[in-house]
Amino acid sequence: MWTWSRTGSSLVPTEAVRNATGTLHPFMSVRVRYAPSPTGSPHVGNIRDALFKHYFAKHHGGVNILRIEDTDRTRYIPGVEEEIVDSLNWLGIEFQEGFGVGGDHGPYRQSERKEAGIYAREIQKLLESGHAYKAFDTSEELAEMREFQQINKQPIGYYGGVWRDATPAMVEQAEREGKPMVIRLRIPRNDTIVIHDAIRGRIEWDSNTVDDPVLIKSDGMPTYHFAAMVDDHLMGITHIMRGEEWISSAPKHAVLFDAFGWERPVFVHCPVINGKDGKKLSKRHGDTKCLDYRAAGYLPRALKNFIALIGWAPGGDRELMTDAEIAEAFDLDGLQPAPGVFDLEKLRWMNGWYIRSLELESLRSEVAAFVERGEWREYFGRPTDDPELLKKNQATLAGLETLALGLSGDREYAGAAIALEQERVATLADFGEATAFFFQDEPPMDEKAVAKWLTVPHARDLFESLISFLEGPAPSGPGADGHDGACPSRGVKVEECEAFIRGYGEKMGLEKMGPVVHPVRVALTGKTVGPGLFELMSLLGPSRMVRRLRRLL
RNA sequence: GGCCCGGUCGUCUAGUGGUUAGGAUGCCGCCCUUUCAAGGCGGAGGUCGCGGGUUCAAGUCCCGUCCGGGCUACCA
Repeated sequence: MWTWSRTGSSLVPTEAVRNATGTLHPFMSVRVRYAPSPTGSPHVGNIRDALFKHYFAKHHGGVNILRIEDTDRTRYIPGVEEEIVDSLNWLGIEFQEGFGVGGDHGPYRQSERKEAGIYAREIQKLLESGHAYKAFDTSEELAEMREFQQINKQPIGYYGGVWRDATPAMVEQAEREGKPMVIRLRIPRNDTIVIHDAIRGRIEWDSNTVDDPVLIKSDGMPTYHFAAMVDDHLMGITHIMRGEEWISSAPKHAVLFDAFGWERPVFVHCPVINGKDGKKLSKRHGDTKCLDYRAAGYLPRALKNFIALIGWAPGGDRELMTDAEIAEAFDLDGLQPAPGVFDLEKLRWMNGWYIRSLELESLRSEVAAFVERGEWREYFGRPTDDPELLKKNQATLAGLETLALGLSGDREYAGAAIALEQERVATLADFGEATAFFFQDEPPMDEKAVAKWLTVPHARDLFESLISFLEGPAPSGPGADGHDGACPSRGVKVEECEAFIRGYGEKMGLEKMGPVVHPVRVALTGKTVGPGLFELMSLLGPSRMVRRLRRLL
């Protein structure tokens, strides 16, 4: 049966409706909220939370709300709000309402809501109905209580010391004495508290194992328990989606909704993302900050696609999906109960796939934007204890500096170099090292490569022939890309390079071109790996090639 | 200690009583090829945490157990 109740300015379905499947009546608009607290830059776990809500709201044509939960003054870090917005914008996570967007349920920052008297007004209702009570315990008393419970192997927590059942006279006296005071929620005793989680189904607690949570702190600020639930109700939130670490607080929140006489939203406790060791994601597991992935050269669409697939699956074999496809497929039934592990290797593969799928023009602008943003300087320049990683980072850094220089010079040439390496990179940062040789007058030579291919008997003759071919009459005018720094009038086409190499091989009576191709590649690039030789030669152009060949003679 | 959640290849996962337990990544091999990639093909990798049931039949249902994780703040 579909019945409705009006709460605030939003329609909320009744308990019976929501408990059944966690799905909503088609007329009911989904409203979810992403509510970070500005205590640190968003990490991948936070952002995954935001992403799920983004897709869920999008799937149902609902509303995603951004709310800042800054009720903990001691942990507030200035500037983090900007990083939150930056992260969200980078990934293209949209909000139809909230902080920085506006809407009818503001303000959307909890400290401002506190100033507006919202929590004071709401707590008054609970005090009057007897669902909340004032407690004057000192922190020393509370510590003592816990110690006692510990020793006596009792459940630890505030189950109502003297204050839960204090007489009005006691309370009055404590207030007169100006004792520090908190307001706690009165959890009913000898009862069973049941919630219906959309992923796990029914979860129940003996109410005697649920302690009385603080609702208002002694500094007058609301706790998360209070502020988040009050705001969720006032903002008409239909689904409380959050990490599974909140399950143990859920009975408190359920009781709070009941105490107000409010309809309970659907609880959706999403699986979290863990590190390789199965523990909460932390610095030990590598990069946790969302924006680190931008600095490291990952594409937002790859990160989104990858992260969406941890803890959620569309069913079947689909993996590579566009944003629209994910939104289309995203629903509660695809959510997994078990936590997932962040696998960087798979992210790298997926990022490479998205880089390869980029049109040439977007590829060039993505790389240029990445290089110009310059976040990689700080990222790859970070100190590390791992000597191998340090070496890798330094190489990446050097390559990127070279690319940056190249990009600031002949942009078209740089763009062509980037295009030639598209298939060989996993991240945007990889383009630095991959394309460096295009911009270096004398690219560093790999020792092994030199030992193997520059010592062949025909090397000298090969290079001399190449030089005379390049300095000889132009077979066809400007090269493939019309570029040749020193001799703008003369380039070489890809086919001409191929013809020369093959011709030389045939002269030697070779079947396979390896003995010709490899020495030339090493001479020109210093490496044994890279793009197709003929393409690379054409791009380099005669004068660059001649210069590089001459130094070897 | 108490309460709660979880458990399918290393990792992400498909799977809702009958499948040779499928896909992806990573790893190995082959093909393609001027190298490296990419791509194509193939392989190794799972006693579905374990033990009991229920059933003709269990990864799928029930019970127990083990292991892992979370919470146990005037933090979120």
